[in-house]
Amino acid sequence: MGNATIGRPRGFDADEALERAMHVFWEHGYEGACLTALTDAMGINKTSLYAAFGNKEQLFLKVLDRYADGPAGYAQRALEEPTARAVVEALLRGAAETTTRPDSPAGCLGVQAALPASDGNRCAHEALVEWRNTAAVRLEERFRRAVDEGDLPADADPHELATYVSTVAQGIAVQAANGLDRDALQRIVDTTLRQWAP
Amino acid sequence: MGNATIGRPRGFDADEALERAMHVFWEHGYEGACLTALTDAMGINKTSLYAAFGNKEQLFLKVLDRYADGPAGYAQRALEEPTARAVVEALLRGAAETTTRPDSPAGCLGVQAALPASDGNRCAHEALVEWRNTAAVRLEERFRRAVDEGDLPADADPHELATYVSTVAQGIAVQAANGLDRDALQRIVDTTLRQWAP
DNA sequence: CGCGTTCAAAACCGGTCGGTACAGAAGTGA
DNA sequence: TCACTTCTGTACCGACCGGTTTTGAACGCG
Repeated sequence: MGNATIGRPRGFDADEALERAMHVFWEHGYEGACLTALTDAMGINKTSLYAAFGNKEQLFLKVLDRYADGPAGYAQRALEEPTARAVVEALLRGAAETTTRPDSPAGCLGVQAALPASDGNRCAHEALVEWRNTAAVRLEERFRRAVDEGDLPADADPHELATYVSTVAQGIAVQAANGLDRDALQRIVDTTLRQWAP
Repeated sequence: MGNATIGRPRGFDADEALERAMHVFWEHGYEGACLTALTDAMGINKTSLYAAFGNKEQLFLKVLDRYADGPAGYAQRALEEPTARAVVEALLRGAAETTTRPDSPAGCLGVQAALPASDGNRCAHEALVEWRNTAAVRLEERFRRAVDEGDLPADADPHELATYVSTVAQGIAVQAANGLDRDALQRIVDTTLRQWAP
Protein backbone atom coordinates (compact mmCIF):
# COMPACT_ATOMS: atom_id res chain seq x y z
CA MET A 1 0.00 0.00 0.00
CA GLY A 2 1.17 3.55 -0.56
CA ASN A 3 4.17 4.50 -2.61
CA ALA A 4 6.31 1.50 -3.41
CA THR A 5 9.56 3.43 -3.76
CA ILE A 6 9.50 5.16 -0.40
CA GLY A 7 10.53 3.43 2.76
CA ARG A 8 11.97 0.05 3.37
CA PRO A 9 11.06 -2.42 0.65
CA ARG A 10 8.96 -5.42 1.55
CA GLY A 11 11.03 -8.35 2.70
CA PHE A 12 8.79 -11.04 1.23
CA ASP A 13 7.09 -11.79 -2.06
CA ALA A 14 3.45 -10.86 -1.58
CA ASP A 15 2.45 -12.97 -4.53
CA GLU A 16 4.04 -16.09 -3.18
CA ALA A 17 2.68 -15.37 0.28
CA LEU A 18 -0.79 -15.21 -1.25
CA GLU A 19 -0.18 -18.50 -3.00
CA ARG A 20 0.73 -20.15 0.28
CA ALA A 21 -2.25 -18.63 2.05
CA MET A 22 -4.42 -20.05 -0.70
CA HIS A 23 -3.22 -23.54 0.08
CA VAL A 24 -3.97 -23.12 3.77
CA PHE A 25 -7.53 -21.93 3.13
CA TRP A 26 -7.93 -24.64 0.51
CA GLU A 27 -6.97 -27.40 2.89
CA HIS A 28 -8.47 -26.22 6.15
CA GLY A 29 -11.32 -23.97 5.11
CA TYR A 30 -11.85 -20.40 6.23
CA GLU A 31 -12.55 -21.03 9.87
CA GLY A 32 -10.05 -23.87 10.11
CA ALA A 33 -7.27 -21.64 8.86
CA CYS A 34 -6.03 -19.82 11.96
CA LEU A 35 -3.71 -16.86 11.72
CA THR A 36 -0.71 -18.75 13.01
CA ALA A 37 -1.15 -21.44 10.38
CA LEU A 38 -1.43 -18.75 7.74
CA THR A 39 1.59 -16.76 8.89
CA ASP A 40 3.68 -19.91 9.32
CA ALA A 41 2.91 -21.01 5.79
CA MET A 42 3.40 -17.55 4.36
CA GLY A 43 6.71 -17.09 6.13
CA ILE A 44 5.71 -13.77 7.64
CA ASN A 45 4.36 -12.63 10.96
CA LYS A 46 1.00 -11.23 11.82
CA THR A 47 1.98 -7.59 11.60
CA SER A 48 3.23 -8.04 8.07
CA LEU A 49 0.11 -9.92 7.14
CA TYR A 50 -2.14 -7.16 8.38
CA ALA A 51 -0.04 -4.45 6.76
CA ALA A 52 0.01 -6.22 3.42
CA PHE A 53 -3.46 -7.77 3.23
CA GLY A 54 -5.70 -6.04 5.74
CA ASN A 55 -7.22 -8.78 7.82
CA LYS A 56 -8.26 -12.39 7.54
CA GLU A 57 -11.41 -11.65 5.59
CA GLN A 58 -9.68 -9.41 3.07
CA LEU A 59 -6.86 -11.89 2.74
CA PHE A 60 -9.37 -14.58 1.93
CA LEU A 61 -11.06 -12.44 -0.71
CA LYS A 62 -7.69 -11.82 -2.36
CA VAL A 63 -6.97 -15.52 -2.17
CA LEU A 64 -10.30 -16.25 -3.81
CA ASP A 65 -9.47 -13.91 -6.70
CA ARG A 66 -6.17 -15.66 -7.12
CA TYR A 67 -7.86 -19.03 -7.01
CA ALA A 68 -10.36 -18.01 -9.65
CA ASP A 69 -7.62 -16.84 -11.99
CA GLY A 70 -5.25 -19.69 -11.15
CA PRO A 71 -6.37 -23.20 -10.26
CA ALA A 72 -9.99 -22.49 -11.19
CA GLY A 73 -9.08 -20.78 -14.44
CA TYR A 74 -10.27 -23.85 -16.28
CA ALA A 75 -13.84 -22.66 -15.71
CA GLN A 76 -13.28 -19.52 -17.74
CA ARG A 77 -11.32 -21.29 -20.45
CA ALA A 78 -13.94 -24.01 -20.80
CA LEU A 79 -16.45 -21.43 -21.98
CA GLU A 80 -14.30 -20.79 -25.05
CA GLU A 81 -14.68 -24.32 -26.37
CA PRO A 82 -16.48 -24.45 -29.71
CA THR A 83 -19.42 -26.65 -28.74
CA ALA A 84 -21.62 -27.00 -25.68
CA ARG A 85 -20.49 -30.58 -25.28
CA ALA A 86 -16.84 -29.56 -25.39
CA VAL A 87 -17.56 -26.83 -22.83
CA VAL A 88 -19.08 -29.39 -20.48
CA GLU A 89 -16.22 -31.80 -20.95
CA ALA A 90 -13.55 -29.12 -20.41
CA LEU A 91 -15.35 -27.85 -17.34
CA LEU A 92 -15.80 -31.21 -15.68
CA ARG A 93 -12.36 -32.52 -16.60
CA GLY A 94 -10.88 -29.30 -15.28
CA ALA A 95 -12.75 -29.82 -12.02
CA ALA A 96 -11.53 -33.41 -11.78
CA GLU A 97 -7.96 -32.37 -12.46
CA THR A 98 -7.86 -29.33 -10.19
CA THR A 99 -9.41 -31.04 -7.20
CA THR A 100 -6.85 -33.86 -7.27
CA ARG A 101 -3.52 -32.17 -7.83
CA PRO A 102 -0.79 -34.02 -5.99
CA ASP A 103 0.74 -30.86 -4.56
CA SER A 104 -2.52 -29.16 -3.67
CA PRO A 105 -5.17 -30.06 -1.13
CA ALA A 106 -7.95 -32.36 -2.28
CA GLY A 107 -11.19 -30.72 -3.30
CA CYS A 108 -12.15 -27.25 -4.41
CA LEU A 109 -11.41 -24.16 -2.35
CA GLY A 110 -14.48 -22.52 -3.82
CA VAL A 111 -16.71 -25.28 -2.49
CA GLN A 112 -15.19 -26.37 0.77
CA ALA A 113 -13.71 -23.22 2.26
CA ALA A 114 -16.98 -22.05 3.79
CA LEU A 115 -19.95 -24.19 2.81
CA PRO A 116 -22.06 -23.65 5.93
CA ALA A 117 -22.57 -20.12 7.21
CA SER A 118 -21.64 -19.34 10.78
CA ASP A 119 -20.95 -16.15 12.68
CA GLY A 120 -17.26 -16.17 11.96
CA ASN A 121 -17.26 -16.91 8.27
CA ARG A 122 -20.30 -15.07 6.92
CA CYS A 123 -18.22 -12.83 4.67
CA ALA A 124 -16.32 -15.74 3.14
CA HIS A 125 -19.49 -17.78 2.83
CA GLU A 126 -21.32 -15.11 0.93
CA ALA A 127 -18.40 -14.45 -1.36
CA LEU A 128 -18.23 -18.14 -2.22
CA VAL A 129 -21.95 -18.50 -2.81
CA GLU A 130 -21.81 -15.58 -5.20
CA TRP A 131 -18.72 -17.02 -6.87
CA ARG A 132 -20.36 -20.38 -7.50
CA ASN A 133 -23.64 -18.89 -8.68
CA THR A 134 -21.83 -16.52 -11.01
CA ALA A 135 -20.05 -19.45 -12.60
CA ALA A 136 -23.42 -21.06 -13.25
CA VAL A 137 -24.72 -17.89 -14.86
CA ARG A 138 -21.70 -17.72 -17.19
CA LEU A 139 -22.35 -21.29 -18.19
CA GLU A 140 -26.00 -20.54 -18.82
CA GLU A 141 -25.06 -17.64 -21.08
CA ARG A 142 -22.72 -19.93 -22.99
CA PHE A 143 -25.47 -22.49 -23.46
CA ARG A 144 -27.83 -19.79 -24.59
CA ARG A 145 -25.32 -18.87 -27.26
CA ALA A 146 -25.09 -22.53 -28.22
CA VAL A 147 -28.85 -22.60 -28.74
CA ASP A 148 -28.64 -19.48 -30.88
CA GLU A 149 -25.90 -21.07 -32.92
CA GLY A 150 -27.86 -24.26 -33.44
CA ASP A 151 -25.24 -26.17 -31.49
CA LEU A 152 -27.87 -27.08 -28.92
CA PRO A 153 -31.43 -27.94 -29.95
CA ALA A 154 -33.88 -25.07 -29.94
CA ASP A 155 -35.92 -26.64 -27.17
CA ALA A 156 -32.95 -27.09 -24.88
CA ASP A 157 -33.18 -25.07 -21.67
CA PRO A 158 -29.88 -23.26 -21.08
CA HIS A 159 -30.71 -22.48 -17.48
CA GLU A 160 -31.61 -26.04 -16.54
CA LEU A 161 -28.62 -27.47 -18.34
CA ALA A 162 -26.23 -25.02 -16.71
CA THR A 163 -27.63 -25.75 -13.27
CA TYR A 164 -27.29 -29.45 -13.87
CA VAL A 165 -23.69 -29.25 -15.08
CA SER A 166 -22.77 -26.95 -12.20
CA THR A 167 -24.27 -29.47 -9.84
CA VAL A 168 -22.13 -32.25 -11.25
CA ALA A 169 -19.04 -30.05 -11.03
CA GLN A 170 -19.74 -29.20 -7.41
CA GLY A 171 -20.47 -32.84 -6.71
CA ILE A 172 -17.09 -33.72 -8.15
CA ALA A 173 -15.53 -31.31 -5.68
CA VAL A 174 -17.24 -33.11 -2.81
CA GLN A 175 -16.13 -36.47 -4.14
CA ALA A 176 -12.57 -35.20 -4.27
CA ALA A 177 -12.90 -34.22 -0.62
CA ASN A 178 -14.12 -37.76 -0.02
CA GLY A 179 -10.75 -39.00 -1.17
CA LEU A 180 -11.62 -40.23 -4.66
CA ASP A 181 -8.59 -40.11 -6.90
CA ARG A 182 -8.27 -38.40 -10.24
CA ASP A 183 -9.10 -41.47 -12.30
CA ALA A 184 -12.28 -42.05 -10.36
CA LEU A 185 -13.36 -38.47 -10.92
CA GLN A 186 -12.54 -38.68 -14.62
CA ARG A 187 -14.78 -41.74 -14.84
CA ILE A 188 -17.56 -39.67 -13.31
CA VAL A 189 -17.00 -37.24 -16.15
CA ASP A 190 -17.09 -40.13 -18.62
CA THR A 191 -20.41 -41.28 -17.21
CA THR A 192 -21.82 -37.77 -17.30
CA LEU A 193 -20.77 -37.25 -20.89
CA ARG A 194 -22.09 -40.65 -21.95
CA GLN A 195 -25.49 -39.51 -20.77
CA TRP A 196 -25.21 -35.99 -22.14
CA ALA A 197 -28.13 -35.69 -24.56
CA PRO A 198 -29.72 -32.28 -24.19
CA MET B 1 -25.67 -43.08 31.74
CA GLY B 2 -25.86 -45.43 34.72
CA ASN B 3 -29.05 -46.56 36.35
CA ALA B 4 -31.97 -44.45 35.22
CA THR B 5 -34.10 -44.96 38.33
CA ILE B 6 -31.55 -43.95 40.94
CA GLY B 7 -30.73 -40.36 41.62
CA ARG B 8 -32.24 -37.20 40.37
CA PRO B 9 -33.92 -37.69 37.01
CA ARG B 10 -32.68 -35.69 34.04
CA GLY B 11 -34.41 -32.37 33.72
CA PHE B 12 -34.46 -32.24 29.95
CA ASP B 13 -35.43 -34.49 27.07
CA ALA B 14 -32.17 -35.87 25.70
CA ASP B 15 -33.84 -36.74 22.44
CA GLU B 16 -35.10 -33.27 21.83
CA ALA B 17 -31.79 -31.77 22.92
CA LEU B 18 -30.10 -33.95 20.30
CA GLU B 19 -32.57 -32.74 17.70
CA ARG B 20 -31.75 -29.14 18.48
CA ALA B 21 -28.02 -29.82 18.45
CA MET B 22 -28.49 -31.38 15.02
CA HIS B 23 -29.93 -28.15 13.70
CA VAL B 24 -27.01 -26.14 15.06
CA PHE B 25 -24.42 -28.42 13.44
CA TRP B 26 -26.50 -28.49 10.27
CA GLU B 27 -26.59 -24.74 9.97
CA HIS B 28 -23.15 -23.73 11.22
CA GLY B 29 -21.01 -26.79 10.60
CA TYR B 30 -18.90 -28.58 13.17
CA GLU B 31 -16.37 -25.87 13.82
CA GLY B 32 -18.90 -23.08 13.49
CA ALA B 33 -21.08 -24.64 16.16
CA CYS B 34 -19.58 -23.39 19.42
CA LEU B 35 -20.55 -24.86 22.75
CA THR B 36 -22.53 -21.83 23.81
CA ALA B 37 -24.61 -21.94 20.63
CA LEU B 38 -25.20 -25.64 21.21
CA THR B 39 -26.14 -25.32 24.88
CA ASP B 40 -28.34 -22.30 24.20
CA ALA B 41 -30.25 -24.17 21.52
CA MET B 42 -30.44 -27.34 23.58
CA GLY B 43 -31.68 -25.45 26.61
CA ILE B 44 -29.07 -26.98 28.91
CA ASN B 45 -25.72 -25.88 30.22
CA LYS B 46 -22.30 -27.23 29.49
CA THR B 47 -22.11 -29.52 32.48
CA SER B 48 -25.32 -31.27 31.49
CA LEU B 49 -24.11 -31.53 27.90
CA TYR B 50 -20.89 -33.20 28.95
CA ALA B 51 -22.64 -35.53 31.38
CA ALA B 52 -25.23 -36.60 28.84
CA PHE B 53 -23.24 -36.69 25.60
CA GLY B 54 -19.55 -36.83 26.44
CA ASN B 55 -17.97 -34.01 24.52
CA LYS B 56 -18.43 -32.05 21.33
CA GLU B 57 -17.06 -34.80 19.11
CA GLN B 58 -19.20 -37.51 20.63
CA LEU B 59 -22.22 -35.24 20.53
CA PHE B 60 -21.64 -34.71 16.85
CA LEU B 61 -21.37 -38.43 16.18
CA LYS B 62 -24.66 -38.99 17.98
CA VAL B 63 -26.17 -36.17 15.95
CA LEU B 64 -24.91 -37.77 12.77
CA ASP B 65 -26.59 -41.06 13.67
CA ARG B 66 -29.79 -39.20 14.30
CA TYR B 67 -29.46 -37.36 11.02
CA ALA B 68 -28.89 -40.58 9.11
CA ASP B 69 -31.99 -42.17 10.60
CA GLY B 70 -34.08 -39.00 10.43
CA PRO B 71 -33.73 -36.37 7.73
CA ALA B 72 -31.39 -38.52 5.65
CA GLY B 73 -33.51 -41.62 6.02
CA TYR B 74 -34.64 -41.16 2.43
CA ALA B 75 -31.30 -42.61 1.33
CA GLN B 76 -32.02 -45.94 2.96
CA ARG B 77 -35.62 -46.03 1.81
CA ALA B 78 -34.67 -45.21 -1.75
CA LEU B 79 -32.79 -48.49 -2.01
CA GLU B 80 -36.02 -50.37 -1.56
CA GLU B 81 -37.55 -49.02 -4.75
CA PRO B 82 -38.25 -51.74 -7.31
CA THR B 83 -36.12 -50.44 -10.18
CA ALA B 84 -32.76 -48.74 -10.47
CA ARG B 85 -34.39 -45.74 -12.05
CA ALA B 86 -36.87 -45.47 -9.21
CA VAL B 87 -34.02 -45.75 -6.73
CA VAL B 88 -32.22 -42.87 -8.41
CA GLU B 89 -35.33 -40.76 -8.51
CA ALA B 90 -36.21 -41.39 -4.87
CA LEU B 91 -32.64 -40.68 -3.79
CA LEU B 92 -32.30 -37.42 -5.67
CA ARG B 93 -35.79 -36.17 -4.88
CA GLY B 94 -35.16 -36.99 -1.25
CA ALA B 95 -31.97 -34.97 -1.36
CA ALA B 96 -33.75 -32.04 -2.97
CA GLU B 97 -36.52 -32.17 -0.41
CA THR B 98 -34.37 -32.64 2.68
CA THR B 99 -31.90 -29.89 1.82
CA THR B 100 -34.67 -27.31 1.41
CA ARG B 101 -36.99 -27.85 4.33
CA PRO B 102 -38.45 -24.57 5.48
CA ASP B 103 -37.81 -25.26 9.17
CA SER B 104 -34.35 -26.74 8.74
CA PRO B 105 -31.11 -25.16 7.56
CA ALA B 106 -30.41 -25.22 3.85
CA GLY B 107 -28.13 -27.96 2.59
CA CYS B 108 -27.07 -31.33 3.92
CA LEU B 109 -25.50 -31.79 7.32
CA GLY B 110 -23.60 -34.77 5.97
CA VAL B 111 -21.97 -32.66 3.30
CA GLN B 112 -21.46 -29.26 4.83
CA ALA B 113 -20.74 -29.93 8.48
CA ALA B 114 -17.03 -30.62 7.95
CA LEU B 115 -16.05 -30.71 4.29
CA PRO B 116 -12.45 -29.55 4.69
CA ALA B 117 -10.26 -31.20 7.30
CA SER B 118 -8.58 -29.02 9.88
CA ASP B 119 -7.02 -29.66 13.26
CA GLY B 120 -10.21 -29.06 15.16
CA ASN B 121 -12.65 -31.11 13.13
CA ARG B 122 -10.66 -34.13 11.99
CA CYS B 123 -12.91 -36.58 13.82
CA ALA B 124 -16.08 -35.13 12.37
CA HIS B 125 -14.51 -34.86 8.94
CA GLU B 126 -13.51 -38.49 8.86
CA ALA B 127 -16.88 -39.66 10.12
CA LEU B 128 -18.61 -37.72 7.37
CA VAL B 129 -16.29 -38.96 4.63
CA GLU B 130 -16.99 -42.50 5.71
CA TRP B 131 -20.70 -41.78 5.90
CA ARG B 132 -20.84 -40.42 2.37
CA ASN B 133 -18.69 -43.17 0.93
CA THR B 134 -20.75 -45.85 2.65
CA ALA B 135 -23.88 -44.44 1.07
CA ALA B 136 -22.23 -44.79 -2.33
CA VAL B 137 -21.31 -48.40 -1.60
CA ARG B 138 -24.89 -49.21 -0.63
CA LEU B 139 -26.07 -47.71 -3.89
CA GLU B 140 -23.51 -49.69 -5.84
CA GLU B 141 -24.74 -52.89 -4.23
CA ARG B 142 -28.28 -51.97 -5.18
CA PHE B 143 -27.25 -51.36 -8.79
CA ARG B 144 -25.39 -54.65 -8.82
CA ARG B 145 -28.59 -56.35 -7.79
CA ALA B 146 -30.40 -54.49 -10.56
CA VAL B 147 -27.94 -55.89 -13.08
CA ASP B 148 -28.48 -59.38 -11.72
CA GLU B 149 -32.21 -58.93 -12.00
CA GLY B 150 -31.99 -57.70 -15.57
CA ASP B 151 -33.31 -54.33 -14.49
CA LEU B 152 -30.08 -52.71 -15.62
CA PRO B 153 -28.30 -53.88 -18.79
CA ALA B 154 -25.62 -56.51 -18.30
CA ASP B 155 -22.90 -54.16 -19.46
CA ALA B 156 -23.87 -51.43 -17.00
CA ASP B 157 -21.19 -50.67 -14.45
CA PRO B 158 -22.78 -50.51 -10.98
CA HIS B 159 -19.76 -48.84 -9.45
CA GLU B 160 -19.55 -46.06 -12.02
CA LEU B 161 -23.29 -45.46 -11.95
CA ALA B 162 -23.36 -45.31 -8.16
CA THR B 163 -20.46 -42.88 -8.07
CA TYR B 164 -22.16 -40.70 -10.66
CA VAL B 165 -25.49 -40.62 -8.84
CA SER B 166 -23.77 -39.93 -5.52
CA THR B 167 -21.97 -37.06 -7.16
CA VAL B 168 -25.22 -35.53 -8.36
CA ALA B 169 -26.75 -35.97 -4.91
CA GLN B 170 -23.81 -34.27 -3.24
CA GLY B 171 -23.89 -31.56 -5.87
CA ILE B 172 -27.53 -30.97 -5.03
CA ALA B 173 -26.51 -30.46 -1.41
CA VAL B 174 -24.03 -27.79 -2.48
CA GLN B 175 -26.63 -26.11 -4.67
CA ALA B 176 -28.99 -26.02 -1.70
CA ALA B 177 -26.26 -24.28 0.28
CA ASN B 178 -26.02 -21.85 -2.63
CA GLY B 179 -29.56 -20.84 -1.91
CA LEU B 180 -31.38 -22.63 -4.73
CA ASP B 181 -34.96 -23.37 -3.76
CA ARG B 182 -36.72 -26.69 -3.79
CA ASP B 183 -38.23 -26.29 -7.23
CA ALA B 184 -34.85 -25.49 -8.72
CA LEU B 185 -33.36 -28.60 -7.17
CA GLN B 186 -36.24 -30.73 -8.37
CA ARG B 187 -35.60 -29.47 -11.88
CA ILE B 188 -32.01 -30.63 -11.52
CA VAL B 189 -33.42 -34.03 -10.70
CA ASP B 190 -35.68 -33.81 -13.75
CA THR B 191 -32.69 -33.03 -15.95
CA THR B 192 -30.68 -35.86 -14.45
CA LEU B 193 -33.49 -38.36 -14.95
CA ARG B 194 -34.12 -37.18 -18.50
CA GLN B 195 -30.56 -38.13 -19.27
CA TRP B 196 -30.57 -41.35 -17.28
CA ALA B 197 -29.76 -44.04 -19.85
CA PRO B 198 -27.36 -46.52 -18.33
C1' DC C 1 23.88 12.59 6.65
C1' DG C 2 19.20 12.58 8.60
C1' DC C 3 14.47 12.28 7.67
C1' DG C 4 10.47 9.68 6.80
C1' DT C 5 8.61 5.42 5.81
C1' DT C 6 8.05 0.58 6.13
C1' DC C 7 9.68 -3.38 7.70
C1' DA C 8 9.76 -7.40 11.38
C1' DA C 9 9.53 -9.37 15.97
C1' DA C 10 7.33 -9.70 20.11
C1' DA C 11 4.32 -8.46 23.76
C1' DC C 12 -0.16 -7.70 24.45
C1' DC C 13 -5.44 -7.08 24.01
C1' DG C 14 -10.26 -8.73 25.22
C1' DG C 15 -12.90 -12.45 23.97
C1' DT C 16 -13.99 -17.13 23.26
C1' DC C 17 -12.72 -21.83 22.70
C1' DG C 18 -13.56 -26.79 24.64
C1' DG C 19 -13.54 -28.78 28.96
C1' DT C 20 -13.73 -29.20 34.61
C1' DA C 21 -14.30 -28.71 39.63
C1' DC C 22 -17.25 -27.75 42.99
C1' DA C 23 -21.29 -27.08 45.66
C1' DG C 24 -25.96 -27.33 46.24
C1' DA C 25 -30.59 -28.81 44.76
C1' DA C 26 -33.65 -32.55 43.66
C1' DG C 27 -34.98 -36.78 43.18
C1' DT C 28 -34.74 -42.16 44.74
C1' DG C 29 -35.16 -46.18 47.87
C1' DA C 30 -34.84 -47.71 52.61
C1' DT D 1 -36.23 -39.22 58.07
C1' DC D 2 -32.03 -40.84 56.10
C1' DA D 3 -28.04 -41.75 53.05
C1' DC D 4 -27.14 -41.91 48.30
C1' DT D 5 -27.11 -40.80 43.59
C1' DT D 6 -27.38 -37.74 39.89
C1' DC D 7 -28.94 -33.74 38.42
C1' DT D 8 -28.02 -28.31 37.61
C1' DG D 9 -25.71 -23.70 37.90
C1' DT D 10 -21.71 -21.13 38.48
C1' DA D 11 -17.29 -20.17 38.51
C1' DC D 12 -13.17 -21.29 36.60
C1' DC D 13 -9.28 -23.39 33.77
C1' DG D 14 -5.39 -22.99 30.25
C1' DA D 15 -5.10 -22.38 25.48
C1' DC D 16 -5.91 -20.06 21.57
C1' DC D 17 -8.71 -16.95 18.66
C1' DG D 18 -8.40 -12.60 15.45
C1' DG D 19 -6.48 -8.33 15.90
C1' DT D 20 -3.51 -4.26 17.77
C1' DT D 21 0.25 -1.79 19.76
C1' DT D 22 4.93 -1.10 20.71
C1' DT D 23 9.59 -1.04 19.53
C1' DG D 24 13.59 -0.75 16.94
C1' DA D 25 16.03 -1.79 12.99
C1' DA D 26 16.39 -1.50 7.74
C1' DC D 27 15.98 1.06 3.83
C1' DG D 28 15.30 4.92 -0.10
C1' DC D 29 15.66 9.53 -0.92
C1' DG D 30 16.79 14.47 -0.65
